[in-house]
Amino acid sequence: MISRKILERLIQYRRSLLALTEKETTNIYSHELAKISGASPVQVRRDLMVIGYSGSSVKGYEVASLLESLNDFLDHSEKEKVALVGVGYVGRAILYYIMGMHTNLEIVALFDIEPDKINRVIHGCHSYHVNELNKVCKENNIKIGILTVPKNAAQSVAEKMINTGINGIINYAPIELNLPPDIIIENKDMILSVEKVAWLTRHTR
Amino acid sequence: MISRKILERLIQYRRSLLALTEKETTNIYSHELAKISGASPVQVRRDLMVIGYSGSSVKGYEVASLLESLNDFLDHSEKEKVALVGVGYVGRAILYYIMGMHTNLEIVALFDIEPDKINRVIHGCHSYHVNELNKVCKENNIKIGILTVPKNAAQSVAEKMINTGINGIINYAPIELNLPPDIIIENKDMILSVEKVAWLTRHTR
DNA sequence: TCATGTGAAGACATTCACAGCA
DNA sequence: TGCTGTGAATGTCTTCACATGA
Repeated sequence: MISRKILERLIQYRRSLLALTEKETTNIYSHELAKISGASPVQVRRDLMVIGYSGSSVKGYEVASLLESLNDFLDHSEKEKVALVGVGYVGRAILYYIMGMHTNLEIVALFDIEPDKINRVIHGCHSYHVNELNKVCKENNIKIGILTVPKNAAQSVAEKMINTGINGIINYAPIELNLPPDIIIENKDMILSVEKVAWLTRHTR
Repeated sequence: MISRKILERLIQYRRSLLALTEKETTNIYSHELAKISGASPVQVRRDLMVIGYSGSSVKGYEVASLLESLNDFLDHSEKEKVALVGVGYVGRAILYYIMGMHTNLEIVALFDIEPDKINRVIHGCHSYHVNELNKVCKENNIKIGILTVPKNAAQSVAEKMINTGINGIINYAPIELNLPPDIIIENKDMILSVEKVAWLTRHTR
């Protein structure tokens, strides 16, 4: 099994390369890819070893074929269906980002409990009441959910999500979810990062 | 210097404990604090060693005094002034989160370039044109900036930010910023996390 | 007995340094 | 010469295991 860190970088490389194809760059050296991806050249080379891709010492890596290898490894052929629960600012932000980028992600349905946020179409995506979560997720075989509800609803909604068969949750609520260990959880605390950076700027140099 | 990981957990402990004070819990064991903070018991004990806090083997840690030690270490007495550049969904989400939580963060000013988003008061916070970034940040001695502008504006706005004296940036644009090494950068890519979780759910077990 | 504090080990990640290649 | 690929070294994080204490 590959580590989360390497996985993260591989996804980042893919994205960097995708941007390059528009500029018609055909070849790239490890130090260049490193620069635009926020990694070190050695990291790039080691990461590409992991997916079994080899470059040439003269021309570095071929953008097109490397991209293909990355797409293969990251299964970028099949669309990944995603449910988004909580149609607030964060939810909408993610929705718009995903719509505006080349990803294999597809937000299939939105959920909320506020009357004025359900049974609507937002950016091409239909919103349902949370009560329909189970039905819609099972029908569409959705395995990934993004949780952008208020803190005090997060735990119970998360439980509802995994009852539908969802086994990966991206959690934006600033609270630790208590779920079975086989569920993949990624916590994205928006405030904690700011506090962290604030501390670091005060205590660096 | 303390590591980012430990720092992150310390902030998390502080938050967990704060929630406990409302329930009038006075003592807590490392395994309990670990559970509600998403860490392991040993991590808790080691992290608290770092800040020089000691508990008792009978009653564990005293919530109140531990909280005090954490506040001390994390400088939670002084407010940290923050600028938020980009009044879109992400920006508003962060603004609302910060207003609704007990933090030492204070968003002092908002910036954008859209006419309908400037010279307004949003959730008690005034919004300015980005042209005023330098003036406002210097006047208020702002050192931290949250960057929530579209991808293609991110690099140039980030440069403007550091010219004002800001030396810590939380970047939500899905692009690697190219800034001097003494600037603290925290990248918060909202899409990458989803791609990562999607891959992990497909390849786990 | 049960929890803390911590040396030591283990696991993981990054970087160094250089062989090999065109 | 300047790059890739990689063994070895280093650094960092986590966990183990247990002495200590009430």
